[in-house]
Order: sequence, then C-alpha cells, then structure tokens
Amino acid sequence: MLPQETRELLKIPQKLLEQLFPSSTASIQDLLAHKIPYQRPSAHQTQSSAYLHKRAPTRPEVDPTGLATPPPSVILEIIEALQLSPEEKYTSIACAHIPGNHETYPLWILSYWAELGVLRNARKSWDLAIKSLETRINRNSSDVLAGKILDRLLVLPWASGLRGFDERGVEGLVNFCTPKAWFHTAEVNQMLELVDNANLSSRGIKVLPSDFPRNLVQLHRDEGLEYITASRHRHLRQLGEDSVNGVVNQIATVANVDDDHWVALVIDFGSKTVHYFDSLNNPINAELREAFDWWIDQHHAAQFDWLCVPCTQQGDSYNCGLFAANHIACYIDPNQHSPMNPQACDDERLKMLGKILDRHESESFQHIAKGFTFTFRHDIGGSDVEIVGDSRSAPGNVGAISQPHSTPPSTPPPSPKGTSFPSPMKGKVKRSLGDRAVGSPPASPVKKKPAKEKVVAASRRGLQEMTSVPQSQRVGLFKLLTRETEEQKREREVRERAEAEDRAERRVQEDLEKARKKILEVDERRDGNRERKREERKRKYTADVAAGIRNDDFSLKVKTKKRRTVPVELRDDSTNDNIAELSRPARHIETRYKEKHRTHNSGRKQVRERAERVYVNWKTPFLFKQILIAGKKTKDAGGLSSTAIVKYLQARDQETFAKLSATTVQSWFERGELGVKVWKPSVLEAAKVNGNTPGHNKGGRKGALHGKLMKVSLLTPRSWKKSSND
DNA sequence: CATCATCGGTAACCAATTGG
DNA sequence: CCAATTGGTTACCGATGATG
Repeated sequence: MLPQETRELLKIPQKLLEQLFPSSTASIQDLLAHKIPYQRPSAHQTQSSAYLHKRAPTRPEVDPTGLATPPPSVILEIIEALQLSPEEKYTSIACAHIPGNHETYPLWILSYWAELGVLRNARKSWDLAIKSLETRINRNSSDVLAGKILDRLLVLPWASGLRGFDERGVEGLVNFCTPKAWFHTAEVNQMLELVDNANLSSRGIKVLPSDFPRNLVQLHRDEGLEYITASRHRHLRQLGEDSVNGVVNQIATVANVDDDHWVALVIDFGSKTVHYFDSLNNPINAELREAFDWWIDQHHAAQFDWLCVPCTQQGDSYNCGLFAANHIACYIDPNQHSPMNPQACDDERLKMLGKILDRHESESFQHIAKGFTFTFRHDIGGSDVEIVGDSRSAPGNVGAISQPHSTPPSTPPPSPKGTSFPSPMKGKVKRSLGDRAVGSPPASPVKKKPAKEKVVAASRRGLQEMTSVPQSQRVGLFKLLTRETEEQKREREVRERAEAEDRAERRVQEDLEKARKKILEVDERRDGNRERKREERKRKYTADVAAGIRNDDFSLKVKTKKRRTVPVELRDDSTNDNIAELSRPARHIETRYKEKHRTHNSGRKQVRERAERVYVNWKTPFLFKQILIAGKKTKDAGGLSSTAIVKYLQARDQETFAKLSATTVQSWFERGELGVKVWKPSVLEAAKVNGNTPGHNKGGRKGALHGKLMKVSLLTPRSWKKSSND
C-alpha cells in the first residue's frame, strides 16, 4: 500500500479532469476530436529509476496533452516500480523517454498516462471504423447505406450502453463497420439476440448464445461428472428436461470451432436431428459433435442424426460469424430473413449494424445493457484489481478486443432500467476526489461482496492489451524474460519425460498396493460385521424370549392384533413436483402428439383425471445417469453397493431420490468376475433403449378402485391379511 | 437378501361421442 | 346406421418398494 502522501500526489487535479477526458455523453465524433498526447513508440530511457524522482517537480504547472507519453510497457513498469517500493516516497516524474528533456513533472502525470490506454484504444478502433466508412462514401458518393450508418454512428455517445441488448456497449459496434474484422463472442451473441423474439418461444424454439455450445464442450471435456449435481448446471438440466417433455422443440445456436471459426447448429428434437451449418463447408467438428451427442444422451434415449445442411458459403476468412447468425435466422424464421449475399459482405455487415441501431433507438426496448459499466478508475495506489459494477459481468471493453461472456444460457432477462444512463465520467468527476483519483477506492457494499470474477481495472487492461507484443519487440524489463535455448529445451523435455515415466511407474505400484490393502480391509470388515450382527441378533432374541415375544427356539410368537392406522390421504394436484410423474414422460408426449394430430373433434369425453404415478421410473436417462455415476463413485473392492449408491444420491438430492430403495438398486446387480457386483447388462440395455418409454405389451392395472382420486388405505396389506385370518 | 403386495404399460375389447 | 376417434376396463407380467 502506498503512503497517503504519494496517493495524494497521484490524484489528477479536479479542475483538469473535465479538460483531459471526454465526457461519456460525448459523441463518437467528439471522442475522435478530443486531444490526447502523442505516444512515443520507443523510449530513450527504459529503466523506471530514470523516471521516478524524490525532488519537487520543476514544472508543476503543465498541460500533459502536449507532452508525449512513453510506450505502454514502460508505463506499466514505472507503475510496478512505484508500487513495489512504497517507502521511497517519490514526488515527481521525469520524461526520460524524451531525449534532452530534463524537467520533472507532478506525479499525477503517471495516472493520466495510465488512463490514456483505454481512451487511445477506443479512439483507435473508432478511427479505423469511421475512416473505412468514409472511404466507401468517397469512392461512391451514392452509397446511401454507408452514409446513413455514418450519420447515425457519429452522434452516439461513445461510452454508453445499448438498449435492447444484454451486456453490450456502443463500443461493440466497431467490428460491424470495420471490414475484415473477425466477429467475437459478444458480437455473435448480439446478432443472435436480434433473431430471437417472443414468437419463437411460443413455437418451442430457443435461440441460445454461443456460451451454450462452449459450456457443453467444457462439460464434456470434464467428463460431465459435475453435470447432474452442480447447481451451476441447473439451467442446462432444465433445458434437457424441457426438450424431453416437449416444451422445447428446437435449440438454435452458434458455436466456435478451433477458436477461429463460427458454425451454426440447430437441434431438432422432433426429428431427432442436429442440423449443422458451416459456411466453409468443413466436415462436422468432432469435439462439438461428441459434446452435443453426450448432452443429448443425458436426456434422450435415442441417438440423434447429424445433417450437414447446404448453406451459403463465405468467400473470405473473417465473416463466418455473420454467416452463422444468418443461417440460424433463415432456418428458423424464413419469412423474416433472407440469405446473405456472399459477394456483398461489407454491405451485410452494415445492414446488421443498422438493425442493431434500430433496436437501440426503438422505444420498445427500455433496458440498457446491464453489465455495461465504464470506468476510468485506475489502480496505481490501491490493489491490483478491482471489481467494477456488477460482479457477474465484465465492464465494457473498449476497442476491437472483446472478451467472451460467461452468461449461463437461459438467464432470465435483466430487469428494465431507466433510459437515462448515468455518465461514468461525469459521475466520477462530480464525486469526491478520493473516489476519482489514485488510492484505495472508497468503501462500498459492492466491494465487500465476494466477487465471482475479478476484473482488471480499465487502465491496466488497456496497457496490457498494448503490451502483448512478441518478445523480440519488448523493451525495458520485459527483455529480461528471455527464452531458453533450443538445446536447453530438448534437455528439459528429456528430463521431464523420464521424471514423468518414473512417477507413472511409482503410481501404478502404489495403486496396486492400495487395492490389495483395500480388499483385505473390506474382507476383514465384512467378517467382523457378520460376527457382530450374529451376536447382536442372539442378544436381541434372548431378550425377546425373556419378554415373551419369541418362543424358546427363537421363532416369533404369533402377533396379537396390532393394526396400524394410516390417515386418509387426499392428493393435492396443484403442484407438479411428483418425481414419479416426471420420470415417465411418455404419457405427456402422447397427449401432446394427439393434440397436435387431432383430425376429428370426436371421441368419448374424459370424465376423470388420470391418476398420477406413484412409482418412479429410475431408468429414465436423466435419473439413471445419476445412479450410474453414484455407482462409479461409491464402488469398492466388492463392486457396487446398493445402500452406498442410495445414500450417495439422497445426500445430494433428497427430493428426487427420496423414494429410491436399496432393494430396487440391488435387483439391478449381478455377480461378475471374482464375485464382484456389477450392473446387469439387461438393465443397462433397458435403460438405454426404453429409458423414457418403459413397459411391455403384456399388462394393465386391475381393480375397480384403481385410479380413484381418494386413496383409501386404512390397513397395510399384511396386517389386513393377518386380521382376516384371525 | 428373500418375500410379498402393489403399481405400470400395452393389447384387446367395449363404450361413448361426433359427423355424415 | 356407419366410420372415425378416443375413453374405460381388464389380462398379463415385469418393476418397484416395504417389510422382516
């Protein structure tokens, strides 16, 4: 932590703030016109010691916009040096990057330089975008499309959120008007949001952001072990169940392949097909296919077919995101959308941008991108990172570099906010000095919350983006991070491989030893338990004989009349959390099918409601997968254990597995090699083939009382039988 | 682990309903 | 009355779960 006086010195004077930084309500045109200092590509002196001084500044009054800045890497280095030695009490800064400049300046110049990273990036990317539009117009003065877009863009506030989109700021529009810019996650999701509308959800179509396939691939890489238990996958599990129950018929999404290509996918649950659209016509990506098949397999018994759909092909290497979004749009809403013209991609990008602006300007969208927070607050004096705004989302990322979002699919829409978006800059300027300038941020409830995701402050991010240069081009301390020679590398690899083999060998031996021990231990325990139980039983029976419950040969005396009464139970049908009912979707599916294909309005009228099921169909894929995993997690030297499986499952999900009995699980086992208990192949087969539609062609419920809403069970069957024998 | 009672899905048949 | 359609009931036997 820097001493208080140094932090005071790092604060940019209040009166200069408004002059040095554009207001966030300033238009993009104003941003481009805003004066910022020249940045020297290299520095005369790169050691931080040449910059930091302990004497008073020789030029306390200075206009920093006229003073060239050092390269970002040098700025970062100075900041680090300052933070590493707080006891030094530096008071001024020199411009050692400018040859012949021997003046020293106030320390706050460093803060200003740090902030400039963000501003420079924003200006650079907008400058490119606007210039390319102007070039189009200059080349063809009748280019109405580009002209209109340019007019609309220039007046937009440069640092505000977009209405009608989640987590997007105006800066995200840059890529649409910069030809040849590759579309990132955020832009692709934004295009998908444009396609989505209320009409689609009523047709059972879900348009999901690219996070959906990304999550699936990640989950599949992790072997899906956490899928059924972790609450963070709740949405995904619900989606899977919805697809089984017919609430969701189609899922459309766009997936990233190999980090450099976008493809579109539509899962059609009706025809059990996955439609795959690739604008480069590559074969279906194997990892993506495995991940999707895996997820579908979690919920559906049948295997889905994959179909490469012939679609418009791109003639370039950077428009795949645009094509993928267009394929989705044309597939699910062909009346609203038409295929793109691959010969006029630049126009198509602008048209897309126009649609986004339409939505932003439309009255019907009230809320502003929720995660959008823009701040200039830097972090030289305080901690390394700070949390900005909503801890769940990253702040707006100025410039052409965007980070992937991590919104879970089917997140509920953000609550509407007022249309007046507070200017972050204005807010900063108006608030107290301590808030604005260097030093630890003021105590706020936001800071105290445990942050899921920490976000590097804007200034540092801006600098880091610019310092990600190849090693050969690095300057200053970065040069010291030299690479090992080829020879050293080979030696290291040989050494590491030998060590790894050693470790593997040792591990195999240890595992074997452990397994032997475990078997002995289990055997011993089992024998002990058996003996203990026998003695316990003997004690109990002896006591029973003394109490007159048993005969001398330990056999049970005939029980006196002992009726157990069970209260009459009225079934409450208002909620549908009956796991037994949920585990048998076949009836639901049949009803929906009949509703859809009804040709006559005839037939016997239904008089009573169908009774809800009582027994759970454990072989429905969703439940049976969990049981299999529980088996994997709990098995020991003796193989599977029914009680351990039930305990494991109930500990994790009491509600769902409350009715699972160890006896039932037991009946799914058979003795394999060496008497180890394993799953019966027939059970695995049945779960796989008939998971959602169990049954056989031989049965039916009996009895006139069956299905009555009021369940009458005053006596247990056994006690009834006994009492009737008496 | 064995036993027992009860539930569940479909075929097959009958009943009920509508429309021609 | 017939055709088309759908609900209701029961046989059959495997699945489920309680009990001892």
